[in-house]
Amino acid sequence: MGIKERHERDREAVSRAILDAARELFVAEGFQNVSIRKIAERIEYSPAAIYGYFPSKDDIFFALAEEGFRLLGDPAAARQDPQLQHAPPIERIRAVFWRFYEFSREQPQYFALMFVDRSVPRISREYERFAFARDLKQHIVEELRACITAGELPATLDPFVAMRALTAGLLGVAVLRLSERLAPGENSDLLASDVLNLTLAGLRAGVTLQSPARVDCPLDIPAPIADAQAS
Amino acid sequence: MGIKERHERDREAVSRAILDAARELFVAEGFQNVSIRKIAERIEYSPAAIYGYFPSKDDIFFALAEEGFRLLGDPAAARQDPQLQHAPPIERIRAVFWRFYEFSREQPQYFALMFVDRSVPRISREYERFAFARDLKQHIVEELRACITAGELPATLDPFVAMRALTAGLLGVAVLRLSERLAPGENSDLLASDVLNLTLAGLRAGVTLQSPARVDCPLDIPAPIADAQAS
DNA sequence: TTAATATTGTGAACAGTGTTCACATACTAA
DNA sequence: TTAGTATGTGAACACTGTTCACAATATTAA
Repeated sequence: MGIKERHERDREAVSRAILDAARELFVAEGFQNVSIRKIAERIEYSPAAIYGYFPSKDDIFFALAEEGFRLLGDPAAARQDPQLQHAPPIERIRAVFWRFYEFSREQPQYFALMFVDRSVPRISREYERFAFARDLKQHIVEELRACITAGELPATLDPFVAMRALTAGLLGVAVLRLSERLAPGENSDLLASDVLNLTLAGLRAGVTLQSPARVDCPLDIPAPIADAQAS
Repeated sequence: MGIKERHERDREAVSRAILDAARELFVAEGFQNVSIRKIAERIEYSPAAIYGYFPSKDDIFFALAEEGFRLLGDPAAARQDPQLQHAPPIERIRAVFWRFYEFSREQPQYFALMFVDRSVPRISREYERFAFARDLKQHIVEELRACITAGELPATLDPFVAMRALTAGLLGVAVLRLSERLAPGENSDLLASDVLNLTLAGLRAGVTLQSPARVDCPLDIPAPIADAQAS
């Protein structure tokens, strides 16, 4: 009965080769500029063969996005081991969001497709289905809750809103950098650090926030926003 | 000698028709999904005719981006007239950045191509050449300087860094909304308001920032970031 | 061992893309 | 009337993502 297993291994190997080739080509030339024919050529298969493994070019993208969340999540978990284990909760929050920004530098392609891109519609639609994305969000909210109970952030603060605010700030810096909207002299690392400190200071200041707490991960799928489809 | 002028008017009219058709199609179907053939069909010209007015599809995009800055800038200037004229400087800052966020809702396509998109390489490269972008930045820095002299923001604050921090925060919220990364129950308007208040509170708190002040709009063109080309 | 049966990869093609170019047509200036 | 100059066109080039009938191969059943 080893034949079936060998078959599965072979399929897995070809599938892996497609993903590796696609990732390397995406990183080197960008998603839009990589054709199925180029991927096929690199793995020395015919273009049609790829459709035996992935239903469309978007699904290759999709599989890579899942890998991206794995890449972002794993080192974040590994980072809990060293001295940061017993660091004050606020420092762990700082580390988590700094890691988020660093990831946008180290893996700009993964970052773009995970958090910015709208060019692959299905990713936007099924975003909440990414288990890794949910887990990451949940983890950060827990850490923020720890900050509140430790007295490092005001008790009136909604940890979910705090998470979103920090995400928005660093996402903004990452987008400014990735879309090359910063002037030549500007240092995005310093800006990211400033935004992180600034937002944390704002959170500590105890400003009255409007965003209501929300139950995480509802079951109903949202309707697509009609006017938000461009470029 | 009215013939030459009529010629110019005719050219202008066709050029306008191309831009109008392109804008409407981009808004309705997205830049990627709009072909030169579709634009040509709508204005009842041959696809090749368009190349007599714009050297490439990217340049149509480019022309629309310039219009976008005009759209964003003009109402901001007009808003200075009413009661906001004599409002405290900090309220004018709030209005400017709220307008920035509102623009991302009202004109998601323009916003995306102006501040997010990397799919049209030349825009990133020539970004600093947009006079409107420069003027807008300059205007905001001046308003922030007014806040500092009015004592509403600490004197130690670099207005340029403050501008970037506010931009990053609201850009982040806009991207979260536009890329549909928010869960169904979340209200991006409230989040934007929170981020705005939070960042202003952070700025008031007088956190020591690292980003150095920089001379605006240097003359040398930056080298393209090699690894930042995707999707 | 032989015959029937899935798997799997292929070449060719379809419908679409951005772009180019020789050519015809229409208008202007001499 | 003629020469010259814009300007729009049809056809084509080199691509794209995707589909499909077909062939080759490997597995199973007789």
